[in-house]
Amino acid sequence: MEKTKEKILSESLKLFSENGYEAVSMRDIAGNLGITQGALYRHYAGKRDIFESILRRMEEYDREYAEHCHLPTVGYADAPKSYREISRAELVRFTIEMFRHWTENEFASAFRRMLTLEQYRSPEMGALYQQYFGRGVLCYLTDLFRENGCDDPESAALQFYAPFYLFLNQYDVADAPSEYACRLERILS
Amino acid sequence: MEKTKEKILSESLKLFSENGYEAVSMRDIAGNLGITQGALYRHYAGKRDIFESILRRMEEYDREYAEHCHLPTVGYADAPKSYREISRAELVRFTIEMFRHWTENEFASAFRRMLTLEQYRSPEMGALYQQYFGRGVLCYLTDLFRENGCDDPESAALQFYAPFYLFLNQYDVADAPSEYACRLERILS
DNA sequence: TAATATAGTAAACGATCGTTTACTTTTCAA
DNA sequence: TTGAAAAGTAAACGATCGTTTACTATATTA
Repeated sequence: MEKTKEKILSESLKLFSENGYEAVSMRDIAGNLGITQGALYRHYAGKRDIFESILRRMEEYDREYAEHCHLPTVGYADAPKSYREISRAELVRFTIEMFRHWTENEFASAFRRMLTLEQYRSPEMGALYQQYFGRGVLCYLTDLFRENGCDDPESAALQFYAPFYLFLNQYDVADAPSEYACRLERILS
Repeated sequence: MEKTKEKILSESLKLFSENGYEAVSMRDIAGNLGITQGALYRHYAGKRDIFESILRRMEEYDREYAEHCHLPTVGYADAPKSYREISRAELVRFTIEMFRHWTENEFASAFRRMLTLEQYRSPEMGALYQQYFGRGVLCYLTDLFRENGCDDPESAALQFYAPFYLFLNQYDVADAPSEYACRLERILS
């Protein structure tokens, strides 16, 4: 069963995203999967290996997703340099698509919450969180607005991204989460 | 030395805000204070008691701070019902003051980061995080904008608060954190 | 100053941690 | 059909966890 390795990854991510890495034990992971702890080591070298596999998996997903959509990849670092070609409407459409991705996609959503809980534990995790959800996005948008001849690109990027960032958190506790993408689109347009 | 009890509280909060509650051991706390673990139990019943004392302390701080400023208290729950009397300029001034509080005040800033790391672990912590930094603030501002005759009070509250919320996180990793209060004021005005 | 709380130390408790070992079951190609 | 690789179990390893105990040092006060 090659399925088990995948189940371990997604179940671990689920637990990490709720309680944080340190608060989750190998017994928790194994127990939730209905197997014993020893079985975990047939698929991963240890707890740390599971965690790092999650990071690598998200990186893959992000790269594949970006290639498929012809859009900037993780943290918007490899964004196309042709900023001018993106209209406001296109930017909004792309942004809504990213919002749906980080909220509706189970893996991406759990990964985002996990990174939120790990961001202060080490410089590496802090940098990764900022790349995905902080400065990385802000810097990309600032460049984009600057290239489009905006007077105050920094403020424009902030005004554009801040609602996105707040809604990511609000989505997790929302009564009607499905409405948030529409509300965001209305605000950005 | 009554000082020790206070040192335990602030050192614990510092560690909790960096690593999360579960990842911090009593040995860590004692070690960073230069005392042994047993000494901690002369001041607190246990690890849980330290954590809950931090929550109570923040509640006290918040209530005192609100009384002193004649402003709404924790989560803006006990806000004065006379929304109309607050002008935009006053609202901005108050908001900047709150921003400085949650970033520059050492206890409040660490508490905010701690709550960020604990928000998904239990419904109680989730509710507390939302009260301080999520729906609690958004609901208060929505009511305020509605009473002021705003067409779309929900969007207005979102547009107003979202930069605040994003800057709280950006402040922690900023090269020049002192500029953020001014940048926020410029954006809100 | 002597009596007495108070604050701190050192060591140990049982429980749980991540991990390893020895062994059994299952899968699947030769 | 058979035999080896892969996947799983049960139990134990040493380390660390929160907490307790027995004892010592330090203030405070009558």
